Amino acid sequence: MELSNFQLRFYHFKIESSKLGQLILSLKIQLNHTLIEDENIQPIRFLFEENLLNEIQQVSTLKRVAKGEIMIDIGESIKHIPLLLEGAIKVVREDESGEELLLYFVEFGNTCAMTLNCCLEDTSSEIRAICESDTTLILVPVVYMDDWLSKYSSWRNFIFENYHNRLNEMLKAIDALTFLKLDERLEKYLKDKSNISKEATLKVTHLEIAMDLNSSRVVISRLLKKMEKQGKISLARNTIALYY
Amino acid sequence: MELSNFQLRFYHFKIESSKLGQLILSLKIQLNHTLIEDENIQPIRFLFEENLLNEIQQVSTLKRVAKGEIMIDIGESIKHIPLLLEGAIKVVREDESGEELLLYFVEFGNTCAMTLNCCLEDTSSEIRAICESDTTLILVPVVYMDDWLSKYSSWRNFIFENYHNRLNEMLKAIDALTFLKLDERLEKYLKDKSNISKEATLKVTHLEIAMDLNSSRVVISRLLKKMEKQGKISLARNTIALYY
DNA sequence: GGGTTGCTGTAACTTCAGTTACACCCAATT
DNA sequence: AATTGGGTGTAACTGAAGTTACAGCAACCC
Repeated sequence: MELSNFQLRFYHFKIESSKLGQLILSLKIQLNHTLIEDENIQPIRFLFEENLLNEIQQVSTLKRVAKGEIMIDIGESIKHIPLLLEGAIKVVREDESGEELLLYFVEFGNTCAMTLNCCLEDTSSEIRAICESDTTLILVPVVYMDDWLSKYSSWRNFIFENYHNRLNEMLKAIDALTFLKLDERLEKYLKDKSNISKEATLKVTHLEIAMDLNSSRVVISRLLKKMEKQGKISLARNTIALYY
Repeated sequence: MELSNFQLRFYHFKIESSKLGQLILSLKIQLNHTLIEDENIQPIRFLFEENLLNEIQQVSTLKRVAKGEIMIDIGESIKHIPLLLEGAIKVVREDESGEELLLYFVEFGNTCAMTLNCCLEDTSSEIRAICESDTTLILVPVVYMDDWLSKYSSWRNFIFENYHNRLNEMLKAIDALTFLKLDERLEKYLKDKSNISKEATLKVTHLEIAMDLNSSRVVISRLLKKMEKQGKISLARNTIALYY
């Protein structure tokens, strides 16, 4: 049997299609990766001891991700511990029917404990991580995790600090869901978002807010209008300005 | 100046009153404590390596707590890591105005990661832990935590496993709050409670349920009646029987 | 210019859950 | 036996939030 060039390629592709997921994943990880320069490591010097910093620099890669990109999606498996140098990451939960809820933001010097979970247990991600702003991070291969835990107390502290922070963020999320009404949650959301971006004027649509709060656009528009009438904010297309 | 015996005692007490909190706390910890026998450690043999089991046995104390007792309350500081041998613990969150919400249950072979948090960071408890049934637990003084983390990989696994479980429980709690209606949450609550107690018939009042779900008694009674009409449960005073 | 698309504002309606009020029942106590 | 208190059942009302529907407007593309 003879095959044309195109057919051959297609045939080959078909054989490999079972590995397609892995391929895409590894491509995704390779993409935008560079080695870590001394200057990259500077901002997190205060977190770790010298030896550990050297190890990190040797085994990890640097990655830049643009605002709005999905870093990790639900169901993906994770082989690297992300260490945030610059920017912010939004962590979102989704149910089967596609409804979303913002869980928390991850900021400078932190990692995502939900991700740590996946690394250690080798299960797939329960959450979606989206870049809230342009982001730079260090990716540490998960194999070093356990070794460093026994070797470096600064690493232990870092990991536990992060678990601690994440549990507290989750607790805050539960508090908000349980004890706050939607208008209060909305105010909190706007303040949080403004703190993260360090801007008093947010570039965001009502629909985006509704999705983060697992509400509907109409309801959010209604509440925002009420807040505007109360003089708390001012509204324009794609824009919300906060008055403190 | 001369003081009567009584006055002397009272005077002494006054001087010491600043330490009253500590005193009460340490009394509380001492209460019901006994040394750990070999048989006590048996059920958790599978969790830790031999050397660690020996250390645990030497430095820890055994405690029994009766059903309904509050083990840890909000604002208390914690100096011991609890390790559950028997029974179950209910972990509850409360806001300023006294409204409650059940977060999750802790079962055999686990510890409470929220408590770990407090130990490590030396902050006061964010949650209340109530015994769901008669409970036996081992109390490990928190000072050993860090040492064991570097020495024993089984301890590391145990701690991370627990953080993992707690984060997942919190995630489940958030899912329920966000994506389920009250009737679904109620059904889930009854099933969970039945699983924990291993009984198909629950001894519980509507008011208790309402508090755990941060709802009101009337609403819960309404929904339970609906479930009874649907043939899912049967109701009697202080009693709910589940049909599977 | 005309058409399309996405963002916002508003009205009318529905539904779920919380609130108030009251009646009844059971069990324990006096 | 009478009283008390906690637990349960029900009705009527209220309010918060979700839904549907539609209109106006800005930005962009042919």
